[in-house]
Amino acid sequence: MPHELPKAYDPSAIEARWAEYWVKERLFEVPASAVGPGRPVFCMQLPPPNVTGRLHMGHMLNHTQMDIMARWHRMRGFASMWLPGTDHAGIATQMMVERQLASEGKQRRQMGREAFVERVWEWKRHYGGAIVEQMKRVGDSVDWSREYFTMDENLSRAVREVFVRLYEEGLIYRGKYIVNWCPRCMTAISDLEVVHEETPGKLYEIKYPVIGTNEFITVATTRPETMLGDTAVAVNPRDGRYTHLHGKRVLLPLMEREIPIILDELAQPEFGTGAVKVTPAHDPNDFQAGLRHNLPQIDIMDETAHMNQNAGSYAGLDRFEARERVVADLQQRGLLAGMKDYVVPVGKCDRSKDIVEPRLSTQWFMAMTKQGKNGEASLAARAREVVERGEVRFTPENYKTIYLHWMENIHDWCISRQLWWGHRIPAWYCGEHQHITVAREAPAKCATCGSTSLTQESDVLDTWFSSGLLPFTSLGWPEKTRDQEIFYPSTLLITAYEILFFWVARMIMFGCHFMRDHKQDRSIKQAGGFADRADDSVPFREVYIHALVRDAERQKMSKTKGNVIDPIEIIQKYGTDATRFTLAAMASPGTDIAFNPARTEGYRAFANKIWNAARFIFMNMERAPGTLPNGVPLAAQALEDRWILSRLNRTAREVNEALDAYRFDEAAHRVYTFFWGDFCDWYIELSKLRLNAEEPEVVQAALAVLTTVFDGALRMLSPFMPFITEELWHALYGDKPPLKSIALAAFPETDDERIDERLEAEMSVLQDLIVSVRQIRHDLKVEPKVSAPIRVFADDGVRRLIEENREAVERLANVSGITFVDSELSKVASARHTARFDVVVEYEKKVDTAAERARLEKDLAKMEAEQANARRQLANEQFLAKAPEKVVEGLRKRAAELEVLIKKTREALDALA
RNA sequence: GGGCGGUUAGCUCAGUUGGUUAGAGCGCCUCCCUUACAAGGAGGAGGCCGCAGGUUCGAGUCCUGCACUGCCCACCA
Repeated sequence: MPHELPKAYDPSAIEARWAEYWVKERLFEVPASAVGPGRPVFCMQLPPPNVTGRLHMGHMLNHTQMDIMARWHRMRGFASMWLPGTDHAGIATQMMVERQLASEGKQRRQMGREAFVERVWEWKRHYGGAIVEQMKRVGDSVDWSREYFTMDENLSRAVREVFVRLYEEGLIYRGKYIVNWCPRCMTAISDLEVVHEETPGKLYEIKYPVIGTNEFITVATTRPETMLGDTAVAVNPRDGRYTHLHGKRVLLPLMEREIPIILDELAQPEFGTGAVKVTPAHDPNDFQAGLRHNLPQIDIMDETAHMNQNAGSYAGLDRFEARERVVADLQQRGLLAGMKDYVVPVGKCDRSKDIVEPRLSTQWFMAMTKQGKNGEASLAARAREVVERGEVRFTPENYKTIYLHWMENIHDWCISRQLWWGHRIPAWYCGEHQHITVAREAPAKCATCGSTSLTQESDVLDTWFSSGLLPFTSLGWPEKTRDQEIFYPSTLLITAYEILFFWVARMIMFGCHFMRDHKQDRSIKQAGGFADRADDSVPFREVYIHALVRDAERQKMSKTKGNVIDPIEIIQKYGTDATRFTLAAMASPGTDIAFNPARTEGYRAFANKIWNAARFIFMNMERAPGTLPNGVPLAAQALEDRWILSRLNRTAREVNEALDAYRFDEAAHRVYTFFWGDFCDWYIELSKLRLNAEEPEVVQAALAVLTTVFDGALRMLSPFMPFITEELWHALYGDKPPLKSIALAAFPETDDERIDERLEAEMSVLQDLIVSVRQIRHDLKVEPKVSAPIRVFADDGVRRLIEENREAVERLANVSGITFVDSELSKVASARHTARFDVVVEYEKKVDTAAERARLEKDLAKMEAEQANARRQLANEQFLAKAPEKVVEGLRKRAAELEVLIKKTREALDALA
């Protein structure tokens, strides 16, 4: 027996309890042994959140979509494995702990590396679980038994394995190049971590005196302070203006250093004066030019972007102070030829927002476009090819182009970071010669010279290096495990566009490389099939890129703008289910989500609607003890029973189709309109007729269908709203449910036999009649408490239908008796006519003639316009010849309908006069 | 500099391969506390589908141009 429910639904009263229950009962764990030929597999990798993270709206959307997918597949009989973990997030975590230290007046350098790293671990143990707890709270149905942390010992070992192998294959190398340097984070960062911004600045023109002449050569720069490190001036060999200066030297102002004029394509004649200063240690293009001409590289800055001894009298100045001083000094010497406003593209560090300094430094790189030793395709080429071939598919499709374009223009990846928190690079240098030994574990002696005095590389790896490996390292790699045979490649990855290159692209590169000989166990069916995809090295078959969640004004959420919406607050206010439903319903592909809490409020109302439907059903179950939703026979049910079953099956089919196409919005919309519209507005209202009957068997029969449909509706809603459906499903079975959780129950089957087009058409005639009567009553201002008789004209079929459902019409339209007449009712004021029936409400009150006339005239105008259009088309031979039969037939039918309706409307207008 | 997307009701968005009457939620107006639900019920108003051309029997949907708008990528001074 269901228990008594409070009148209003209070999510906070039930959610935490179920969240805990799901974890405690280990309902979503999928050991390899639970998978077999009879149990198809669906698998997803969670984009691991940073351990420092807190759940934000982006996560909430991502997790909602993944959870819907995981739960939907699970309920359809798949071994649905969603693999969770957290990321150690190198810079983010290190900075967070450093801030904490600063508040204690401590610094990491004073502590030393070992103590600092220990301190970070301590932090991780204390606070690192916050986001995991949040995931549990929002009901993510992940397999917690498989939870990883990217710095777990086994994952760290896998990282070293990968590094050593790639190094041995020549795909990882160490070298001195210009890298993106963040002076605030004091580490190199990758191209991807640099955000480009166009900033108003100045273009300075500086005169360099040409030695042995009275001439000056003028160069243009946006960064005058770097001139202190110039080692040449370049002009284009084709540039006639400078032919006479070929081979000459200039005296670098302020530094009074002689530097050559070189001929190089670096200088473009069209730009500025056509001459360009060359600073090999501070600009990537100049660096390349420097190599071509064997120029010295003079590094004038330290790691904090302050000038060093190489900058002469400017040493010690910050780079921007130095700029001002250099410009002032040049001006004083009369060497500043010009200074104009200029839009400068500056690169900023993604994390610290400090301006990135191109800096010459020795770093570790991963080769993206280099072929293997035996001529194998490069990492980038393989990663491109599998996407081109459709082995990995993107939704929305346009991300394929974006991905390919990026892959085609990729540069080598700087993977070393000057941090302490992270996977330390497994390379050792010998004290004597600085030979490099790369090894899985600390070597005893130098591989080259045998020296035993070894120091490990102090740099750690870019965080994305280890997360790029997760698709296989989280499944036990480098050991060959059963897990890999079953779950690699995973079925689907749902993630944000933001990390398409950071993470998705890298996973594809690593996967295709390290899993190239992998074979998935094809005796186990995979969700989606993928029979056409033969390549099992890819990390996943499908990638769904979700939208960006913005605020209600479509602004990107950011801490600085202060417009961040905290999902936890929304959840506390409206409940998790309503929050999830909002995000699902708004997730239409290709558009960002403007998150508006007003929408969530609406879905809280929806949850309340479900709750109250349950209260109604439970109340009636108490009158017929022992009733359980045991399914109902197909035949021998009332019209509305067969109708609602048809609608349920149709809706289940539509939801399946929508989710198959990742149309979360469509799916959510379908279940919403089914539950609120079909089930509550119509079916429950109709069922009251029989529920109020005297005969127990009538009540029983009605209740059987009602509970069965409700049970199905709950199961269909469950992936979207797991909490309320769990609560009500348990209650429906008197807290003795057939399974531990609705999450383990079956998603409603799509039974085409129960989809009955004719029945639905008949029902819609009844619905039309009921709505028409309600309209008339409203127009006539009939008191709501007064029921009034109606007169109906209809053909025999419709008439019989109405007669058979007389009570339904009477109840839902507040009618006190139906009289059938044998002639059209068009001449009666206030009558409504449709193609299937005319109806009049008998009521003594006067019709508002003016309003009625206005309404009829408006209808008439609209119909006449439509009729004119239909006639024109039907008279057009081209149309008749070329349009499909279905369309022509439909238009003919409509035209006939219009003719009748227009005639009736005209007569009604005449009658009014 | 390259690329991608958006423009449909007051607001936020749907609208499948072109096909008969362009939809939803919120908001708005009218009526109703009818014993599941006022977080509710019933009824209603509201749209030259950004602009201009073109293709087609037929265009919100395809093509071209324009306008506005957003995003991403980019080692050129």
